[in-house]
Amino acid sequence: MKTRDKILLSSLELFNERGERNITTNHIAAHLAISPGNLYYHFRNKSDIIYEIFQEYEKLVDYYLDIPEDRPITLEDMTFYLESVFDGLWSYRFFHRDLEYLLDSDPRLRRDYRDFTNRCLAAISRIFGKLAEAGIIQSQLEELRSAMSLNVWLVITNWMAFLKTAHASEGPGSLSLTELKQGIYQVLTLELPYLTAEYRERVLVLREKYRPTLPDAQGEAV
Amino acid sequence: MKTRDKILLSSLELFNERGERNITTNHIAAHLAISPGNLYYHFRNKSDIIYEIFQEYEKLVDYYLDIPEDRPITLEDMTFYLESVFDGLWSYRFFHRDLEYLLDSDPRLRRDYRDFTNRCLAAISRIFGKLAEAGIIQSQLEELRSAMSLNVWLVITNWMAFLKTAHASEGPGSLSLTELKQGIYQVLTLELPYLTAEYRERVLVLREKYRPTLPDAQGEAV
DNA sequence: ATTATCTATAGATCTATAGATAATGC
DNA sequence: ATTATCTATAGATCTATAGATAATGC
Repeated sequence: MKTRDKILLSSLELFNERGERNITTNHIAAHLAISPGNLYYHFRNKSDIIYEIFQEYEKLVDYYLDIPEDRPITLEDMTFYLESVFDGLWSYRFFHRDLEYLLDSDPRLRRDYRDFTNRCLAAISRIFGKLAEAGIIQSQLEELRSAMSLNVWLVITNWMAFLKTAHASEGPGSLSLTELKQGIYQVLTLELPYLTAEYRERVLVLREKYRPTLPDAQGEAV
Repeated sequence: MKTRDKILLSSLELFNERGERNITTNHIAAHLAISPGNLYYHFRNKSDIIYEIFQEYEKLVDYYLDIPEDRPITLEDMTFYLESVFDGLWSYRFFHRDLEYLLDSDPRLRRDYRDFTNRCLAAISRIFGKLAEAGIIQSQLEELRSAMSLNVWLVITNWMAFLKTAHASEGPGSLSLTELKQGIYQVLTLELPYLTAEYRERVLVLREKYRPTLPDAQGEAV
């Protein structure tokens, strides 16, 4: 593997594990046992590394959220979309953690990320539209559908931060992909009131599979 | 005003405007025209400043979310809770931006914030309970109510990040309290399907007041 | 006497580059 | 010849403290 690719891979790994803020170009070079000078031969700075990693992330999610135009959507499709989006969030989990800082530091990234968000929102909205066509959820007015899509997006992108901040244990590796996917339970909760009678039971069963197993945060509340 | 309090106030101001990550103890001292040595006379380090600011924030929100036990809740109460929570988020808006890093750097803060989250979730859940008692929303099973409360929390705490990342303009001061409060529109969207027939119209009117005025992000999508 | 403040600075990073050297590809 | 890599380092911060001095409160 080329050094350039190794730098991208190690950076992603270190960012995910210890947070982008805690990882400098020195750390990345040291982790690869190359000189800092060598790293700077391949990348102008840390921002450029992050920008390339974001482009991978973007490509991955765009690929996942490619909604078929030629056939109706199924419950299995919806499950796949949800699973995939959380897989993507997991693989690039450093990204949302420091999102605002990253966008402030790189105008290209800000522009691209804004477009990315809009594509994701449009995809979610299209999924809702097709779920309605398939008779899985009730059909909604355009206006409600986009407000709902936005709520789905907010829940999805904030779920990991919730897990990392609301749980007792800290330290790296304290979060698992399984826990992350319990966010699907929360997303399906949003859909519950809109399900058709025909599909309600099936979705409730599906949702049950993602029910958080850990002691529920609220159980410990005052 | 005592120097100690000035440090807290200036720190909050600088953190909010430029982000905690971009503000060092040197910046704070310079902004107050005091020496760094003087700042360190009053606080052991930046973490201690942040911890005290968090305690103010916590106290403010706890005060806002004090739910009356002796009387039914009204729509006006609910509006007040929503407005207040967004006021709090606004005044201490630096906090959620770097939340994960802050909690990683200070175990006290992690513990306190976790408890704070749980108290907020419990308060939201209690509000739902009282809204049902007042005949504003339908009564829900405990399990659904806590999943819904969590979704409300996720939407509230992520709304600002969405605004700051999905909008075109960056730079400080590009976000206003009015825009932030449009998050209330999103929260009320979550409640829509559960409203009683009697109250539906009134809540729709209320919600309309918070409808985002800016060009809708999705309108620009592919 | 105690509290508040300043000056000066040690020590720790981090970024990014210059310039030399090694490895590779025609 | 070109590409990849290393060594060494300048310059910019930042944190936190020591030690001196000024201001304040009995």
